[in-house]
Amino acid sequence: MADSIRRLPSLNALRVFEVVTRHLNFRLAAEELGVTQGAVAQQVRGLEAELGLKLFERHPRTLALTEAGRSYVANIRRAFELISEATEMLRPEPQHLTISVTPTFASKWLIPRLPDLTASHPNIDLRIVASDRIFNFQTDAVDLAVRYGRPPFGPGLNADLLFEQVVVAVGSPLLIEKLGRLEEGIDLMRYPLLHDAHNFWPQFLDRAFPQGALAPTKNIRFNQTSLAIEAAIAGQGLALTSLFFVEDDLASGRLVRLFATELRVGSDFYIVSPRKPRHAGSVAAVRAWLALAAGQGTCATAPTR
Amino acid sequence: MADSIRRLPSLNALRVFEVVTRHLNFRLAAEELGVTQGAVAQQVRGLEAELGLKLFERHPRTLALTEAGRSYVANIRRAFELISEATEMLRPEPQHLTISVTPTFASKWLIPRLPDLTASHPNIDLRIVASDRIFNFQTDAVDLAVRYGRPPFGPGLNADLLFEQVVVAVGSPLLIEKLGRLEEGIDLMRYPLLHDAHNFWPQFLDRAFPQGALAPTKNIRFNQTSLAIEAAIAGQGLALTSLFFVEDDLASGRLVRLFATELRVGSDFYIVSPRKPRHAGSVAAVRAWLALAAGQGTCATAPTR
DNA sequence: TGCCATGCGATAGATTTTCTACTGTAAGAT
DNA sequence: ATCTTACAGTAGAAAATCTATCGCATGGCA
Repeated sequence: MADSIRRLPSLNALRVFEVVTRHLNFRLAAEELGVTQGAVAQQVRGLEAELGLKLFERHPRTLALTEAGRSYVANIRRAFELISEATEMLRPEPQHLTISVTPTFASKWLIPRLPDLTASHPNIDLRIVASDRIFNFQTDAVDLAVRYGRPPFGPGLNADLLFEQVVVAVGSPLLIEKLGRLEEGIDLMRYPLLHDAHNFWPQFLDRAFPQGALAPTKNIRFNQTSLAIEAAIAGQGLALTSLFFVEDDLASGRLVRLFATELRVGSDFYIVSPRKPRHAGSVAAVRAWLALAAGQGTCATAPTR
Repeated sequence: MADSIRRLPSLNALRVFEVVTRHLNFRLAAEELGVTQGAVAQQVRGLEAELGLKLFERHPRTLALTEAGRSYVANIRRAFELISEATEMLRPEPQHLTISVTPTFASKWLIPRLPDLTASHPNIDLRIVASDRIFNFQTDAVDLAVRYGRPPFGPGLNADLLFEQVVVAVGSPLLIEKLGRLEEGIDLMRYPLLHDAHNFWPQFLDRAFPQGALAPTKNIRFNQTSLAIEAAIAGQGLALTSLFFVEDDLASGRLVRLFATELRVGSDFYIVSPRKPRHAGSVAAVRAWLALAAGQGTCATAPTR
């Protein structure tokens, strides 16, 4: 048995062979497989050499199966069908998972990365609830949440740090070019400030300009951080936001940081889920995906009591 | 169908998985597969990630199959058995090949290397005819011969030089230590000479001692060179033989060369086979093996007419 | 309790396999 | 004669696989 298994030909070549027998044309087989004709020719040639016999007769503009190739592929096809069917039987039914997040987290971080999440977990049907309201795991049927704050988040809940909130000031490079660089507190008078519900500006400015800064003359207020960020990108003013939410915008140059100043206020973003989740598999999978996508690999576990 | 086939998991990982299920131990599976434990762990981990489920429970010092893994491997094993059996059915029947050689070539060169030949060509059933008689390719059903002589060997035959005969004198280091070194022709009187059917000694001594050597007082005669070689190894005297036949004995120290003198008599060893062999594949394969094993890689072709 | 053995996890780098882009050849079609 | 189709073959690039090593957890033994 072990000997029998060990003498398997190249399985990759067998796979190519089976596809070619259906098309009797290397170019079409290559298209199905998503490789070049040369790669297909190479694999078939290698298999013929390995087996020591010809599987195809090469005719001008077409291929014909040899008798050996014909009898062989019947069994090879059956084997691959077995594998395919066995693999299909492993796939569980689509699992549902409801995830509650803040609107800013949804729009600035999760949704841009959603294709990766759905590709990684095609069998998980996601429902994303993006609201400032705190949803209840039991009554609102939420399986997983990304919460802003500090642990503990409630009894019977696990909370792992997703990312630390580091508040920074950002603005559009076009706006800075138009209104000039910010070097001193007085320069702030030239800029509108974009406010969200956090109201971190006073504390931030105290830190950025310890010797004092003049209060800006123009302020625009939003109820969500993501709206302030979009306005900053549109050149409407300067916004304060968590560094994590604007990594993409900073990388692409839509936004630049104004100061090196960073503000930490002791509240961060956590992955929160019940100790005994209804859908343990998908919850664990999405937790892991979140952690990985946030760049941490392993979550620091904060026990909640 | 095409979609079904295209969604195959990594076939290499499946192969590793199947082996691990038989051992429930990565190290033992690695041994069977001829790779490291790390490679096995990597493949299994990749498969579990690809399938999105655990195939094994890891316990200290052992593995257990999950229920999913158990049901999966039954089908996977069947698929691989299908492939293996289909591949076996492709292999032609063992091919027969009769090779005619001299007894000395058989015993001093071919038989020590036989394991390598059979391992390289497990589907060739060898019949080795070792005799001083010249066998006929047609009437004696010989497919291949290693002949001593010079071309041409007959009509309708191909002959390629296998190795040149370089006659040297050899003896056992123990005998030399006992009877003293040979510096002059007179020293020969102390040694018995071992003779074979070639009777090269007179010519060899003329070349080794142009000023003359005294005839030894003791001579032992054999009808085959290999017997003379064995007697030399046993310390019965000095033998003349082709350098090619005693390479192994010289390397191991069972024999040493007495003089730097070498005699070439214009007859060498050739691979000889019919132009139209009955078993062209196996004849070509063994010819190639002989040439490679003799260290030439490519044979110098001597046309026979 | 300390030490050793066993056995999987993980990773950076090495090696092998697979693939690509390209050229060549042969045949068919116009 | 020219163009199209289709496989053959190859050098080099890219991807997959493997290796050697270290780490961690557990069990066994003196």
